Amino acid sequence: MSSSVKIPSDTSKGRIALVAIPRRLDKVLSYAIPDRLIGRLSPGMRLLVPLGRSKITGYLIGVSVQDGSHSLKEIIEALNDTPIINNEILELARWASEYYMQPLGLMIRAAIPGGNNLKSREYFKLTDQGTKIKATPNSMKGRILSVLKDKTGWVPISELSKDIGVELRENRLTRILSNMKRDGILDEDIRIIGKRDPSRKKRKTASDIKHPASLPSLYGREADLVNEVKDLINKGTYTPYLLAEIKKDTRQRIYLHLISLCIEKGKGVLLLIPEISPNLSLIKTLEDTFSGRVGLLHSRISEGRRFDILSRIREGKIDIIVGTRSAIFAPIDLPGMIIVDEEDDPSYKQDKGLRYNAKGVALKRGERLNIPVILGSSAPSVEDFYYGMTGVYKLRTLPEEEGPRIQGSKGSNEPANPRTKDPSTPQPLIKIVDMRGANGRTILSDQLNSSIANRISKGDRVLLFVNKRGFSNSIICQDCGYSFRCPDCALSMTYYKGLKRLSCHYCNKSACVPETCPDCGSSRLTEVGIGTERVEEEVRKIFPSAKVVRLDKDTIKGSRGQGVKGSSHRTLEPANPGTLRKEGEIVIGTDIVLRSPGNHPFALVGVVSADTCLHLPDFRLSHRVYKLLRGLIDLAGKGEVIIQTHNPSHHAIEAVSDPTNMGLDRFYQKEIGFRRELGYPPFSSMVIITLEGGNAERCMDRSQRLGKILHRNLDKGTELLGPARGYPEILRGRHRWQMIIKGDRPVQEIIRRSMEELNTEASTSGIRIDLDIDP
DNA sequence: AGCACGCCGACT
DNA sequence: GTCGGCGTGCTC
Repeated sequence: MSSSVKIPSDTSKGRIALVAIPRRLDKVLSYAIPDRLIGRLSPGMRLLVPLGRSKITGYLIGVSVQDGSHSLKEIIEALNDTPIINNEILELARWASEYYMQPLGLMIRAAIPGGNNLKSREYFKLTDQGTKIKATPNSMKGRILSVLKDKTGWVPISELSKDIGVELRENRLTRILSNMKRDGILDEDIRIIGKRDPSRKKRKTASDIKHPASLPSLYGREADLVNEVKDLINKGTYTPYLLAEIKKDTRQRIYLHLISLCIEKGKGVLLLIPEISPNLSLIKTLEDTFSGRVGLLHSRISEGRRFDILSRIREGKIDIIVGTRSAIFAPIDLPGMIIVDEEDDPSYKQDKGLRYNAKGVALKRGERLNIPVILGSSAPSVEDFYYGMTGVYKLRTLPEEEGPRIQGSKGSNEPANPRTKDPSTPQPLIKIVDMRGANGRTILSDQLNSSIANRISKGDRVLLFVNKRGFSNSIICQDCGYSFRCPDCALSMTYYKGLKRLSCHYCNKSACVPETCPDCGSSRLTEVGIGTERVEEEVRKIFPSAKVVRLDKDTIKGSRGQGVKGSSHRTLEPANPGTLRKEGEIVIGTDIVLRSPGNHPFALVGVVSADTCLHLPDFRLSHRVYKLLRGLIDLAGKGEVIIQTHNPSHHAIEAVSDPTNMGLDRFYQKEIGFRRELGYPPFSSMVIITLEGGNAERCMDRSQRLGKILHRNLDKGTELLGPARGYPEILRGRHRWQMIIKGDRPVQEIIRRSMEELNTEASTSGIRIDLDIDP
């Protein structure tokens, strides 16, 4: 059915459509434009095009005159009569695709929330000739014939395969079907399934809108900062700002004012946040303040809803977009400013799926649109802090003392008053406990133990932080050292004592715990490492009457769901403040504690383990530990913090106990020094190349070849590390090899060339090459 | 990522 | 011969 048309050489201009396909395909494909669509296509439209045997949605990126004597397939239809994305977004996606070296079609698909819902399904029926044919009854062909003879009309392939009793995607079935079609025995029809235009639900209209809440008051230098940015918004100047050392409440107050300024000027705003659930109150405030104009975009918003938001953006009804990563591509008209809150959060750069950095895209978009880009964080990324210090970004800080601890009541329009400043800035007492001397089986040090006892006897709340869920990191055999590893991932499996199971946190595979060592038969199996379950067990043993709550991914119902509606996150507020006070409570949690809304201060925060992964190969780990500890210290309010560690001299841990602003300057000075020494970002631009494949030798061979080619092609000022085994070495049954390029300038072009060279030298089929630019 | 095509070994 | 598995390369 695929209509191959030969375009005559005298065809008038613009008869070929350049279409980006949402597949791992580096090329842009050309399609013939049928007469009925000539003059009706513009870039950014979704097109239904044939690809191989199926039909899929592609994105028109341009029109060209005939390029060769290629025989092209024809566009089947245009899926909308207007472009689904505008030129600005198309160009931005194109930039991102090139910079991050990701396929353009996938980038565009990521940029368009929803609207990728078209799939095709094959239907078959016998031709007249086919009804007469005879075949050996038991052969595949015979079975297909007899099934189809009993049916009338088109039969979907799913039904066909079920009646025959073969797997839907089995090779031989499709093979024989296409042979039969070629021989004229069968007719095939490929139909589109999936809804085209999701029905539009009725939305709030202007009359439903509540009276907007007024803006919160600004304090001290906050107002100066707002005025400064206001000028830039008015003038329309690309200026990256780094708002560092500014607490969340204060940042949000500033954002609200800036957003309001944009709206007054008839400009829109993009506000990126790393995750929805910890920001529910911000979203609520925005909706109350700018009712009806706020659109929320994130991965769990339903297709229909997204489609709706997009059309309301297009109609100009929504001009404030709050969203996660992919919201950076939201097609608002005339944005006046982009805000990336918690700019150091790794989720802007998540490592699965399409690799692009939303913060990088935000800066690029701001540059193109000539608008300020605000990066906000309480403890910014080391790179951005350095850029701030060196003037690449405008660094603005509002150290805590200047902000009020208690936010002014909503709607109070009192002017900024320096006297509202709270004299008693919280200064928790921080103690570092060196665990190196302790018995390996010690979970809670004496100091932590006695502090817990002290606090709960007073009815206070205690938080014990553990960075691993489960009971223990792994189980090993004391006699032969055998450790239980995931069969697919070359990593130890986490032990769950309650469930009596082992689970791989990388691929979710789980297994029973054997009684004896499968290697030597010994029954002396022992747990290694500390997880939340184990701490819980220990705490219940030592404090049998205390109320103990465990809070990690395993205890949160529907932990995968982070939707705004019906979010199942437990908050950390005491269920019943009046009565609970007496008893005290011990909360044992992972970093989920920091991401849950509604935290109330704990009298004691005990960090049971925070540094157990400091040896992992990630140059940003120190920052992560530092940030984590800061967050935990904040949870202690004026209380007490006890940090147990095996690395007491690590700069992240040393710094955090510094009374002046948790050693922020000290940490960054030191960390920037390390980065400079080792040539890590911001002193280089970095690319991580990972080769992954089921075949170990092949994977090693190809990565070594690529390493050699890169080595040859890279010039002075760049450095190639590796290839070396990845971490983990094997993931989901695929062997992994890795190399890192550190360079003083972008190396995308060299990588592209080198990969082409590799392809001419040896086949890379069965190997996935994953490029991570600016990881 | 699909999916077809080609090669090969086994079955009958 | 026909079936089925696997590796390789292409998709306008």
